[in-house]
Formats: sequence, C-alpha cells, structure tokens
Amino acid sequence: MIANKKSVARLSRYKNALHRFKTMGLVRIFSDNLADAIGVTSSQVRKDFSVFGITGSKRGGYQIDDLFAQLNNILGKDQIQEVIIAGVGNIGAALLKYNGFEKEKIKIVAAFDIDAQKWSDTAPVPVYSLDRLIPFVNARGIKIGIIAVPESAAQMVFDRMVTSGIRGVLNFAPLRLRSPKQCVINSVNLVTELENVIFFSTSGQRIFLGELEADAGAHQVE
Amino acid sequence: MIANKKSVARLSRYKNALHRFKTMGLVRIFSDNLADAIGVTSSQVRKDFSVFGITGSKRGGYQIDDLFAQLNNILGKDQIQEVIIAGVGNIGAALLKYNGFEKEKIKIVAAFDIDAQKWSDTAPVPVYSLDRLIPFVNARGIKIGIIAVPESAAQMVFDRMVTSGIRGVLNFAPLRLRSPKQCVINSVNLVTELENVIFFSTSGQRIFLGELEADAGAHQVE
DNA sequence: AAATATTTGTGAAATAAATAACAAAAAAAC
DNA sequence: GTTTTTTTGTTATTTATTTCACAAATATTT
Ligand SMILES: NC(=O)c1ccc[n+]([C@@H]2O[C@H](COP(=O)([O-])OP(=O)(O)OC[C@H]3O[C@@H](n4cnc5c(N)ncnc54)[C@H](O)[C@@H]3O)[C@@H](O)[C@H]2O)c1
Ligand SMILES: NC(=O)c1ccc[n+]([C@@H]2O[C@H](COP(=O)([O-])OP(=O)(O)OC[C@H]3O[C@@H](n4cnc5c(N)ncnc54)[C@H](O)[C@@H]3O)[C@@H](O)[C@H]2O)c1
Repeated sequence: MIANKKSVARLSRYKNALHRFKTMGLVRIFSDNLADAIGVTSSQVRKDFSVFGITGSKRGGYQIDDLFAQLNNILGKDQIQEVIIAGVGNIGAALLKYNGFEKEKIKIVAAFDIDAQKWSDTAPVPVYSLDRLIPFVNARGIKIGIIAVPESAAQMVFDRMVTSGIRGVLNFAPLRLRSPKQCVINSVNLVTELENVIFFSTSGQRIFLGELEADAGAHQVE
Repeated sequence: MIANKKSVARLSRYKNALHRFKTMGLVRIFSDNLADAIGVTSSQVRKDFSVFGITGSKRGGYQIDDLFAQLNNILGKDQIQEVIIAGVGNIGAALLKYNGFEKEKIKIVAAFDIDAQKWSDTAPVPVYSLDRLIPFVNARGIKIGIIAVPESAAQMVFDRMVTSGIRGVLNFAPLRLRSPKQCVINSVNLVTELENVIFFSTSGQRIFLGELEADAGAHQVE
C-alpha cells in the first residue's frame, strides 16, 4: 500500500461526503457520486480505494455502511485518538475551544504551557506546566502532539515530546523541526498558506482547477 | 512560467532562510546552502529559480541582497497586501492577534462578524458588521479575504466576498466553496491535517523524508 | 595570464500522481 | 433464464514534478 498525504486527505473527504449521503437516506453509492461530491474524478476515487484495499461490487457500487466502516478503520477512528497541545496562546487556545474534533474521534486531553497564568486543573481541558508534559504523556501513552508555541521554543518542546513517546506532531511554528528519533511531522504554516493565495490571485497566472485542489485543499473556481 | 503551490511555498522558505543567512553576515549564497537550509536538493533550488526567472552567477552563486529583492518582488512583497477576515471566533481572533504577518507585508485591515458583541471601532483591527463587508472591500479595493466563520455561513460569506471584488480566499471552514466568478481558494482543514499525522504515525506505513515534506510542510525525521 | 576548480542553468531521465480505457462482473430489464 | 446495461478494478497512458548530469561560465589559484 503506497498512501500519500493527499490520498489520506481524500479518504477523509470521502468519509465526510459519505456521512452526508447517509443522512440523506442513501444506502449505496457509486464512485461517480463520491467524485462529484468532493471534486475529483471517479478514477481517482476507485484508485484510492484500490490502494487502501477497499472493494465494492461491480454494477452495485459500494454499501455506504460498509464503506464508512472501512474508512473509519483505515483512518484509525475505531478508537478515540488522544492528543496533547503545547502552547495555549492564540492558536493553542483556538484549538482547545474548537468542538469539531470530537466527532472525528480526536480528543485533546491536556495542554501544557510555560506561563503559570495559563495553568488550570479545572478547565474543560486541563492546562499544566510544561514540566508535566513528559510524565503525563509517558503515563498515558499518548502518541500525538500539537505544537503551538513560539518559534523560539518549538524545537525544545518538540524534543520533549519525542522523548516522552510522541510519534506524530502537528506543528504551527514556522521552522523545520529536527529529531534524532523517528517522528512524523506535519507543519502547517499559515503565513505561507496566505502567501499562496496572494501569489496566485495577483500574479495573473492561470491555475487550473484541481491543481491546487487536491494538494492541501486549494482550488480555483470560476 | 509554470508555478505551483509547492514551488511558491518553497520560494517563501528560501526567502526566510536567506534572511537568516543575511543576518549571519553572508553576502552571497549557493544553491547547495539554500537546499540544506530548507531540506530539498540543490537541483530543486536551481529549477525553482529557473522557473521564476531568477539567475545567479556561475561559480559565484547568488548575491543575497539581489536574490532577496527578486524573491520579494515575485511574492508580491513590494507593497503591503491588505487582507480582511470574516468571523472573529477562535481562529479569526487568533489570526487578528498574531503579529507575524506584518513582517511579511501582510496587513489585516478589518474584520467582519455577524455578532454585534464582536464589533469594535477602536480595536487595533476594527471589527464591523458583516453588512459593511461589501462596501468596505469595494471602497478599499481589497483583493484577499480569510474565511473563519462556521461551515454553515461560509458559502454565504464567500459569495459576498466575491461580489465585493475579492479574488483570493484563505478558507478554514471544512467545505468545498463554489463560485460563479473566478477566485483562488485555498482551504486549510486543520482536522484533516491532524488526521494525516494520526494516520502516518499509527499506520506503521513507511513514509519517506520529503514525501510529505514538500507538500504542505510535513516530513518525517529519524 | 593561464590553469584549475566550482557552481550555475537547463535539457534529459526518472519518479510520482492523476486520468483514461476497458475487460470482467453483476445488477436490472426483458 | 438470457440479454442488456452499468459500474468496478486494474492496467496503460498521460501529465506533473523531481532529480540527474553535464556543458558553459566565471571565480580563484598558481
Ligand atoms: N496565531 C496565528 O495566527 C499564527 C499564524 C501563523 C503562525 N503562527 C505560529 O503558531 C505558533 C503559536 O502562535 P500563537 O499566536 O498562538 O503564539 P502566542 O504567543 O499567542 O502563544 C504561545 C504560547 O506558548 C506559550 N509558551 C511559550 N514558550 C513555551 C514553552 N517553552 N513551552 C510551552 N509553552 C510555551 C506561551 O506562554 C503562550 O501561551 C507560533 O510559532 C506562531 O509563529 C501563529
Ligand atoms: N477553531 C479551530 O481550532 C478550528 C479547527 C478546524 C476548523 N475550524 C473551522 O474554522 C471555522 C472557524 O472556527 P472557529 O472555531 O473560529 O469558530 P467560532 O464559532 O469560534 O467563530 C465563528 C465566528 O463567526 C461569526 N459568524 C457566524 N456567522 C457569521 C456570518 N454569517 N458572518 C460573519 N461572521 C459570522 C461568529 O459570530 C463567530 O464570531 C469554522 O468553519 C471551523 O469549522 C476551526
């Protein structure tokens, strides 16, 4: 199986579309429908499914319940994924307050900050001292972390996360993290994302629908 | 010139690396240095430059000041880019408070919300009623907008933006926006970004350095 | 000033990703 | 129960992106 970032993102979008189809009362679905719903070709849908070992029935399409279950299984949604955040500033606090993770079986179980003013045992998601990150993650066996600290602190925080057993990081700090141990890093640079919009909308360069689309969600409509 | 999302993101990273080199006192730089700094091959650096018409001197590399100026020009940083935000909730407020846009010549000049409690003429960035979006954008000739409203309001807000003359949108709502007029859309779905981390760090699938790297900033170190 | 070493710029080759095409399967129609 | 129609699954093709490789240029050394 050779998955890539884009194909995983598409699986997630198929799942969301599927959910909508299901609530509309549909029981089965065709690759064409999914393709239309998320804006790719039906070949792409079938190819993606093929890569992840998902099969349907010829002429019969896919049973929505079955497909939904398979996608959830592939995307690790059979169990709740526990996540921690480092940095309860603008971005960290925004993520903590967001209630859209729950329905994706993602649960932010704790946050850590160096600023004592941010600490709280009683908040919906407790905020602890950064010193408690390693023992907490260790004890709970947490594997996923979010970095929302200033750039200057990001590498140090990352190192602690890796030490504590974290194996995947979503990073918002605008730098390239380095690690001696294996760890998946997904860095989202919001400034760059905005710069991309500025570039393509002001350069007058013709971009094609789908060129940005499949990538990280960008597309051009007309 | 055939630019794509990734190449533009790389230009931005070259520029940042260049800034660091400059502050270290360097005057000229080679494709190899830039490659090492941002984690790509030197071929990639030279190819990128070639695509955007940037040239250096054989054996002499690139003059940092000159290269910096060219990158700034390509990325539209000769003038300040004015941007508006719709939705001053978790994400919208985080962006408003962030001070990292300024040094990239991006200025958020106003925000718009449907909730009267959010309105403020006196805030560092004023927050107005959504009704004022179209006249404001029209009058100021603003071309870039950020959508940070709930999914249910996103399409309506987007339509208003396009009507008012906006030509590029950074969208955080998890849906596919549709438009009758041409507009560049870059949708960032933070849930999907986190799902990607979860997938690759728990699937045990071997991913290769660079596979996610160049895409939206994700990479794996070991 | 000539020789040497190094680095660019670019076309060719390789790799990766998306789309097209179609045989095979199986619903639906007759 | 046979035929027709439709849709999958997969292989082939196309398109896009990255890397390779090397001639040409030009710093640097001798
Ligand atoms: N806010 C945005 O819109 C935005 C946009 C682009 C990039 N970013 C990046 O995201 C990251 C977070 O941005 P922000 O605006 O939320 O920052 P912020 O300054 O609002 O918050 C940072 C938080 O991290 C805490 N912190 C500092 N050092 C720490 C440490 N060593 N350990 C734990 N916590 C520590 C601070 O106390 C603070 O609460 C930054 O790297 C920033 O560059 C943010
Ligand atoms: N906060 C996160 O961490 C997060 C994560 C993933 C995705 N998102 C997405 O980002 C978007 C914003 O999320 P949020 O958490 O900031 O939401 P939020 O509910 O905190 O804020 C939304 C804001 O938009 C305003 N609003 C509502 N309707 C409006 C309209 N028609 N015009 C103008 N303003 C309007 C509300 O008054 C509120 O201030 C949502 O689509 C959400 O799904 C957010």
